[in-house]
Amino acid sequence: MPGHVIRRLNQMSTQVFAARMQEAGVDLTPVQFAALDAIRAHPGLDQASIAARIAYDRATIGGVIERLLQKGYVQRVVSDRDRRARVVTLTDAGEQAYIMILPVVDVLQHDILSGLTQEERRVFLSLANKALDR
Amino acid sequence: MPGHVIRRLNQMSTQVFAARMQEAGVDLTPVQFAALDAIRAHPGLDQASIAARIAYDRATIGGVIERLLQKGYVQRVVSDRDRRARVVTLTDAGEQAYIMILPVVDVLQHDILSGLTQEERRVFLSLANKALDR
DNA sequence: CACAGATGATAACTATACATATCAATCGCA
DNA sequence: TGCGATTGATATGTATAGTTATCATCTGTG
Repeated sequence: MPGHVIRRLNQMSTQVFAARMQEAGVDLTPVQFAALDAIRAHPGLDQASIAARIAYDRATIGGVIERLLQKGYVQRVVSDRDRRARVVTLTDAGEQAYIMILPVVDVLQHDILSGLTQEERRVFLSLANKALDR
Repeated sequence: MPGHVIRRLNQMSTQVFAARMQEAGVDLTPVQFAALDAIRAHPGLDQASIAARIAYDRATIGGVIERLLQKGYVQRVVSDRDRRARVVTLTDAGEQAYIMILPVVDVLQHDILSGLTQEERRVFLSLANKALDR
């Protein structure tokens, strides 16, 4: 059952992420890191654009950014061009946290598929991406 | 990034499930169906055993079964052998709903990986299962 | 330029998902 | 057999994840 297998992969992936972050003494969830990464790559993006970029719901991202804000990792300012929009950028603390965590995340991303060989991992990711193109 | 790809697959899988259930006029989430399936296959199992069988947290399953109870699909009775445990079984309505939904779920499970060929799907599931064995 | 419709954000609500704490009941071992 | 450890379930709290409704603001068309 594809759905069940995918759910369990996601569950495992989330747990690996949480465990490694805890070991590293960092309080960040997978979604929070994805958002941090997107904000860093595209500073000054509004929340809706960040959500679209990492394939999340706008309403969900609102809460995620709220928590990043509380941790002091990002700033949220009303946009000059559109007063409905809130423009988000990394703070110095956010930048430092990102730099510190990045190597941990890189290792962890590899370890999620540690049951597979290099070649199998490549095939798996290739097929997963193909399935997602739908 | 494996974690991100897996998350998006899960997201897609969940959305396909929700859409098909809605089309079929049924109010069941993926987790609720998984629980219904497990309860049907193993009638009289307690909640903790159900949770273990489909790889969920005990606390989560409590809520899931609570919702199945409200929909009239399952019954929950205190066990004869262990008064801490609640034994769960399908009601007639639950059995009928299961029979009705099963073909829809079968089609849907196939469609989740509709971007892949038969052979690719086989390889993908094989690799996913191998990764999960870890 | 007015205004209908679109868009950004938030709020409220439902449903996972898991950790932790608590309570009740059972079990195992000394 | 007594009691500490374990186990089943629930409650509480946090974090996603998405829907729908609402409000503020913007934009395009007439």
